[in-house]
Amino acid sequence: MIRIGDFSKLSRVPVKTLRYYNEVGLFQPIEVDPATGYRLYEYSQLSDLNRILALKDLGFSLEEIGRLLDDGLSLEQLKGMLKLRETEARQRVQGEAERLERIRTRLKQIEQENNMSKYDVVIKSVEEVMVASLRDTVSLPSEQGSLWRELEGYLALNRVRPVGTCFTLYHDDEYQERDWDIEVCEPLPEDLDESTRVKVRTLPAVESMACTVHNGPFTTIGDAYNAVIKWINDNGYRIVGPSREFNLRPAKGGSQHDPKTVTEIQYPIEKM
Amino acid sequence: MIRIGDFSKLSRVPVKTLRYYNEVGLFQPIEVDPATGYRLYEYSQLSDLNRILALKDLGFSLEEIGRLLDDGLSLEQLKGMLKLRETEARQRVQGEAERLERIRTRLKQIEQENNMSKYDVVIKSVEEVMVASLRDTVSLPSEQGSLWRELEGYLALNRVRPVGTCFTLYHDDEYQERDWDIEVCEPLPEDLDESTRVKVRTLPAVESMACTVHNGPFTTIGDAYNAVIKWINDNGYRIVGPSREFNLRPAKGGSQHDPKTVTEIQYPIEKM
DNA sequence: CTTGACTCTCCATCCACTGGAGGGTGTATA
DNA sequence: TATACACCCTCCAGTGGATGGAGAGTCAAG
Repeated sequence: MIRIGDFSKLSRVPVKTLRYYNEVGLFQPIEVDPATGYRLYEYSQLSDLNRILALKDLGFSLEEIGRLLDDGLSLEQLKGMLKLRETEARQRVQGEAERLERIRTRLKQIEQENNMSKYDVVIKSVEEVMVASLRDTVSLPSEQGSLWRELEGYLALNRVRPVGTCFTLYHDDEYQERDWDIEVCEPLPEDLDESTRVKVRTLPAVESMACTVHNGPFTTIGDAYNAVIKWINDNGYRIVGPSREFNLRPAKGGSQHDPKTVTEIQYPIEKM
Repeated sequence: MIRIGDFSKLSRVPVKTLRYYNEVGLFQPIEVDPATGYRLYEYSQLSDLNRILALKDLGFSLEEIGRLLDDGLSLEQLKGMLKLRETEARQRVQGEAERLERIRTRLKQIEQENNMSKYDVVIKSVEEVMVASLRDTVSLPSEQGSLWRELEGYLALNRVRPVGTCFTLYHDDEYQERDWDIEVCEPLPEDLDESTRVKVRTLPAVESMACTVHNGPFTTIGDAYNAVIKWINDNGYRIVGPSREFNLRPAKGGSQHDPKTVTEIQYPIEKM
């Protein structure tokens, strides 16, 4: 029988941790001296502790390990739990690899341009959303006002109060000189009859949206688009659908040249 | 100006988190209503929050982000910090990938053998250690008793009290029928004169040791060796030096057939 | 005036330890 | 025998980055 310090040296597990495992009931010393409270271990317990460390390495929490060792659980159960861990670990590997790439991209960007971009791109997921929408071709994005007036008119007629932030979908893959295929969308709280021009549809949820926010008038919004598209390419992603443009400020009808305009741009992306 | 709930929806950051960021001084609402305490945000703050989220994604802690945003720090400093993050991220990717492989190996093992191995292998690092050692060829490992007696005799003669657990190095790469090249080692607290037979040397620290513990007499220790060697191969590692065998129990001179014998086996390994 | 959604503060909880204070124990040396 | 010093004990607090809940106040629609 040996004391905690020696057992700690042999197992290379800190004394504090051994005491903690004792406290939470995961791993008990074979004996506790009733007079001094000293914990006494047996050499043969080393393999028990090794089992705990091995399970911990496989991704189990201390509580799971405790249950796992107490209930002599079936191999099938163990297999199921391991499969779960495997999925988790696989996702972590992928997530960490992508994060690493983002760090490297950022480093490269700083080295090349010698400054930090005005635009920070973040990946977010968005839920599905039911919208009333109106799709048409306009000569320029700035000419979408009439589409908005038409859509709002129809909604007012049907006594629907929209919910959430309205946005524009840009269906063209590339920059256009003219004739933009755009779709103005207004989120709906409930279903609604369609008209020949106004459609109701549910945009599916999107796992990964590359998002950025543009502060300033529409005239300079191209910078934001360039930044997010560059980011997407640099980080090894691919655009997999139409972009969304949320006009957050000012409220509908405000001037497009208001310098306090705030616009969010979202691109659905996938890892290449 | 919008309230916290709306700002939360726009930014897809939970209300609780926004309040928490406020509390820790990372991200303040533009105004707090003095009467109600309601936090009020501006749309234009979205890009500030995005910067925080982007930095968080790059691996910075909230505290670092706070300092980073407050002190307009130089690009050089930022680059240095990012390089650190990069190293960290790379190590995490590698570590997680290895863990994933260990999980998969374990799953495969369970499927093939339909039970859990008696031996749990864990990877540990060991520090460098100065030892007095005696290397020789013996017909069988069980015949190393004479080497131990010779080594202990020399140490006693020089009035050195050994410190730590003594162990045996096995220098052969493969299983031998006879003529084992082994080295018995006794850790030293301080330097010591050598003799023609007894050498003093410092074993370097080893990053990764595959360790397992065998409970039972020496006659069955082969099982433990087989288990750890199989584990090393299955998990894509490679043996990069002599194995160490620690006789933990009984104390020197005990019977090799004592069923309560406890032995630790260590193999220095590297990822292939 | 009521309902229900929203907001506030304050406190507790999570995980797996880690650090430290304050006090007792065991052993080798002066 | 005294003392130094390593070792051990318990108890409490803290880590990071939130998250959950209680209890109370606020606001807008019907």
